[in-house]
Formats: sequence, structure tokens, C-alpha cells
Amino acid sequence: MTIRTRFAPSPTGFLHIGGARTALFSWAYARKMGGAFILRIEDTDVARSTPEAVQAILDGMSWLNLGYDEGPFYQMQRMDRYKEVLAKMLAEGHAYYCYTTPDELEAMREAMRARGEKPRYDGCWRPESGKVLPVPPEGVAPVVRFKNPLNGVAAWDDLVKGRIVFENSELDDLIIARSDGTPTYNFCVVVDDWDMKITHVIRGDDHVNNTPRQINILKALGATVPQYAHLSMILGDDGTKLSKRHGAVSVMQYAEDGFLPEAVINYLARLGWSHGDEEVFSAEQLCLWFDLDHITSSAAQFNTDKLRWLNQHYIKLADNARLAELTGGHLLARGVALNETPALEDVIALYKGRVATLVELADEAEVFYVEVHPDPALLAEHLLPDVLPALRELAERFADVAWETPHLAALIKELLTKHALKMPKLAMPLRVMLVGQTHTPSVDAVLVLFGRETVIARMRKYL
RNA sequence: GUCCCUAUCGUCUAGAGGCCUAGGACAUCGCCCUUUCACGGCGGUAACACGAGUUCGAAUCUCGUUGGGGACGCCA
Repeated sequence: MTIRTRFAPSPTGFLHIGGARTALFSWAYARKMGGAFILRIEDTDVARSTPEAVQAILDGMSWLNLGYDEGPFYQMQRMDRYKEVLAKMLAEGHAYYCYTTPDELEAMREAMRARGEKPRYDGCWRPESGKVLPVPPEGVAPVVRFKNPLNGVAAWDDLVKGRIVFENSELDDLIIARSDGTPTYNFCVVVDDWDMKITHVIRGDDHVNNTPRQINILKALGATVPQYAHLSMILGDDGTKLSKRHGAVSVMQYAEDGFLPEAVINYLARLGWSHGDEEVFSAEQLCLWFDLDHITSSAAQFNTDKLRWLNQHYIKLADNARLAELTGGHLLARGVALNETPALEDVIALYKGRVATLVELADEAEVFYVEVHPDPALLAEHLLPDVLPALRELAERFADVAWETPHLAALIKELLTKHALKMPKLAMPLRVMLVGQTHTPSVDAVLVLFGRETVIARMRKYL
């Protein structure tokens, strides 16, 4: 049997980190098993679904390089099919019309809560042999409810959490079609998973409570029940639930913050799944290793530091031309115009080993293309009287020295000896004049990048 | 309130009864490298929530307690 998995987001917002991991695990499992990964957009909540959100989800998956084999399927385009199955269930007595209004339902729940009971539908319109149903009230459009079994259990062996058992008596008759006739989530999912021959449902564990209901509907339909794997949630950096206010940001925010998609994939893969002691691996490697047996069943806290560490690793590995293009984008967004020299690629070659994100890389590169305004206090601290003569002479000699690292290094050494100075004493003021800060790669490499004219011009301003 | 899930270093995790005086990674601390800062190398601190069982033996199995999370919608 071919393994078929799916990712089924509802387009009510961007693709956030939790959704991305769910997609990643489904994708990786399908890849590992030589199966198919299906993308399905669950847009039956017309009020909250937007085309922008659909696009945001597509963009997020594409950035992460998570390709799907089938879809995207849109539930709103499958209405006819849902209505067909709905009619069948009604005809076969697996579903029934219910005329209880939302207000009555609300009152019912309130009363039950007040009594300390689990709020649920009372089954008033549920047909039973020998039971006399109320007369349908005038002017009330009915909903359709699923006739859930009264006894026994709905149980499954969750591939992540182990065996989970729900008493059917805990479940009430859920609404599968609204009073306007449109089907609801739990019903659409079941029909879709059935029609799309999904073998493994890999999803967030906020769906654990939906699973017994879905299994019961599946069984009523005579459909094969798929395997379920419920992933625990991802907590924010501070250990609290991800929310709009903090943490639950779009995966595209990570792109903006200068993270490489391969770093995000690697991080997410390792968050809640493990392969022994392996920490750093590619998407390809993940597709070879991934399994459902090593998924953690408890919630995991997001850790930006570790993501940064991975990102740093992948930046070091990345091709300079690619980094230049990406970093150039960040620079452009800041309104920094790139000059011919130095070539951004050369700047990146010198700095890529020193940064954790592309934003930091852009920060470092920026000083090569815009004027710098060193902090006067910093200048005063390093442009000391005892180094000024050496710096002035250096600026003069720069005019005709061969502009290459060995010659520049030799010249600096020569003046160091002549003026009886230590390297940092001379290197620090140079750094401050050139880039406005004391932390840079070795000065000769920086000098080469800037070029003769810029170096002399920047030095002259202070000497 | 009811139901469901969950519990190993600060964090992500390894761990399927003896391999565990609990391993790796991030973070942190120290040392080395050094032209500053990084990078890199080496080393250190740091955890089985608690209580009962089962067993010759438990981080691993069972039960309970406590903590955390989720669900209880004509949302998905």
C-alpha cells in the first residue's frame, strides 16, 4: 500500500512555525516511505478564510522547499461531494436533522456547566426506535447531526502517543452540516481523508479530541480508518503558548530576520523528533531517516539560540553568490546602494564566518557602501597622540603601496617597528576610522576590500 | 467542572528493566588560538517532578499525587 499523507491548513492566517513543522513531518514521512504528500486547503469557514492567507501558506511552503505531490485541493470546491455523502448518511440513518437553535444550545450548555457537567447536546432530535420526535418548529432551518454510537468506545493506536480510548458516552452528536447546508470541519475532513485515500494523518495534537468523532463517522461511512500521529505543540521561547502577541509569527518572518530555509528545516526537524545524536542534517538526509517512532510526545519549547547556531552553520556552508543575492536584498530594503567595489561577494567571503543571520551579514557589509560616522568618544579613545604620527605616515604611504594583503601587512609591520607600537594600538584606530567600530576581521583584509581611495579618504577626515 | 494528552540538565533531546556513577546538542562558565571581535579547539557546571508498588534490579513497567497543555463551537 502506498503511504499517503496530507497537510490541511485552514487559510485564516500565515503559515506559522507549528504548522510548518506539521507540514514538514508529513512531507518527510511521505518522502521516506516513497509515498505521496497532499496539500489540502480547509476553507469552509468562509468568514475567516482569505485568498491572501492561502497565498501566505503557499509562499511559506515554497520558501521551505516543501513540495506537494497532489493539490492544493480546496474544500469549497468539493461541496457537491460533501452534500452527496451527507444525503447518503441521512438516508441510511447515520445522521438526522436537529431543530435546536444556537440560543437554545447556549442555554443548555450554560445549565450543564452550572451543574458541573460536560456541556453537550441533549439528543432531543435524535431518532430512536419507539421514540416520538418533537414537531419541527416553523421557520427554523435545521442542522444535520451525526448519530454517534451511544455505547462502546472509539479507540486507536496513535503512532506518537500510543493507544487512546474515548468512551462513546463522552461524545455527543456533533453537527456535520450547518443550518445553511454547508458541511463542517469534522465532516469535510473525514470525506476528504477517505476520498484522497490518506493512510497517515499527521497533525497537531489539538485534534486528538476530534479523532474519535472522525473515526466514528468514517466507520459509519464504511471507510477505512487511517493511522493517526498527533504531534504535540510548540511553545514559545518563554515556555508559554504561542499566540498572536508573541511567537506565533509567519515562517516568512524568519526569512526577513535573515534565516536560511535549510536552517529552519533542520531546526524544526529536530524539535520533537530525533535520530540518535544527530543535530545537523539536510532535508535530503531527513527524508532518509525520518520515522514516526522517534517523535516526542510532549510539548517542545522553541529556542531561538539554537536556531541561530544552526543558521550560522548553514551560512558558513552557503555559496557566496547565493549569500550575496540574499544579503543584497536586505541591503536594498534599507536603501543601501551597492557600489561596483568592493563586490558584495568579496565582503561576504570575509564576513560569513562571523555572523549568525543574513541581517547581521548585511549590518557588517553596509559600512562598505555607506558613509560611516564613528562615535566621537570612540575616536578619542583610540586616536591617541602617540599613534597619530604613525597613522599619518600610514595614510601617506598608502598612496603608493601595492594594494594587496601581503604588502599592506608588511607596511603596517614596518611602521609598527619604526614607531615602536604594538599591533592593536595601530589597528584599533584604523578600524574605528574605517568602519566606526573596533570589531572587524584582520585589518589588512578590511583595507584590501575598501580599496585605496576610500581608505585614504576616511583616514584623512580625522588625521 | 468533565474528558484527553503530557513530565530526563535553563532549552532541544538520547534512553524500549541491567550497557546509566544518565549520553549528545544549544546556552552558560573556564582555558587555548589571536591583531580586536568572532570562528575554531579543549574542558567544566548542570537533569530522571514527587510518592507508593512490581522486580534480584526501574529514568525505563503499574497506580496515585502534583505541575503543564489541549478539548468540550452552526471554528478549523
